[in-house]
Amino acid sequence: MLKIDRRIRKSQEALKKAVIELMLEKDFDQITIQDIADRADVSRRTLYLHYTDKFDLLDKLIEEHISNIREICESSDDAAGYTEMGLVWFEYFETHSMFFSVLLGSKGSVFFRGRFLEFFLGELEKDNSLSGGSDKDSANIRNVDIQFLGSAIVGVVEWWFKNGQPLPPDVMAQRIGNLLERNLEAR
Amino acid sequence: MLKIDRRIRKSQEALKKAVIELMLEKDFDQITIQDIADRADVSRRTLYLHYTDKFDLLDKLIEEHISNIREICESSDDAAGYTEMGLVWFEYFETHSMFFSVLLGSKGSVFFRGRFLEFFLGELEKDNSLSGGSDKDSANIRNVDIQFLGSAIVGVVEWWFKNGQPLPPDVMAQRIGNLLERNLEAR
DNA sequence: CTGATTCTGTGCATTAATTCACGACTTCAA
DNA sequence: TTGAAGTCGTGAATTAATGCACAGAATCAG
Repeated sequence: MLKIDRRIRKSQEALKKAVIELMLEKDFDQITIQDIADRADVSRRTLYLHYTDKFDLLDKLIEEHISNIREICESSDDAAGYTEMGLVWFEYFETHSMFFSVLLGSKGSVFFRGRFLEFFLGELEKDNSLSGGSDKDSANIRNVDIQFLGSAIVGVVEWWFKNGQPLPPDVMAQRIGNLLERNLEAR
Repeated sequence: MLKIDRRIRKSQEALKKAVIELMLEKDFDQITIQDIADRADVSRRTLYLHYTDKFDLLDKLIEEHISNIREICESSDDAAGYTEMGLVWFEYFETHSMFFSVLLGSKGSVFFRGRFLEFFLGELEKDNSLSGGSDKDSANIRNVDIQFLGSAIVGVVEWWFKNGQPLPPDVMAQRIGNLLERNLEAR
């Protein structure tokens, strides 16, 4: 854990917060660099010290969240069931609900949705409950299953945010846990 | 209106916010420079760039508020009645209620209370309804009246904050306005 | 009292952020 | 089509903030 300069952390956090807030108000295309800098209360020049453009800023923000979720998964990996795993997911989603609401709800969300799905596919890859044979056909069948479950999870998360998080994280985790167990262990 | 460097404004605002927050939690004596810097998320060194010590920080914060109120008074001075004047006061108090709650509520408030009273005495000095003669006796009588009304106002504001602002600003302004009119014009 | 610990105020070298200015590019209305 | 206004990305000089280290003062427990 290397120590990061306070100023860098504050500038980046302000910029990340700013872009999310602005995406809540208007389309990503409509947001200018100046908008972001103003909202972050930071010089326009400072943004360029950290990011090449607004796309880079959004990319890095997305990668950071994906990376956080991955770390959370790995740290709470000790023989945790699917329900427990789902709980840490949904708790993370809730903590950063502004980010996920914006990026799963708005029009420009296509890129993030893909990145999000990709993450879950990677997690499912690791799951040994889904180990088919090593021949070509059974490998593809395994891929079908992975795509099936990954899309299902992403779809549920999207639904959750688009409907204003109508159920608490623990209930969501319980239900997702049940659904995953049914599909992963009964084979 | 000279432009102040963004970094200076942010550092000072963070430090001022921090010291108020901390005074809500513990006695001013118990607060260390490190506490303030940590809460403000700023280097300890930065505090010394702007203030000589924590007392200086608190002093400047107090002076700033007094100065703000004075400016507000002057700008809305155009033939405004006592009720109108009281309204801008109480609206300001409400906007900065954390500051006033802390500094009129805590033990270490003695200094601020004095400074606050001093301000109102100055405002009352300006009031021509309170113009006695120029001889020694009537000047002293005038001072009695000023002390009387100044203490009354401060007392009411103290009461308002110690009781969690039980009445809205406009009601407070109305009542204070009535009381001042009764005492200032009926002579 | 005494030793340990924390807090304070400061010097110093380094790094980040800011302001300002500039030319190129885009947008959009006249 | 042209001109005005806004945006972008960058260079350069300046200023503010940081991290670190240190010595002296204050605080506190044994």
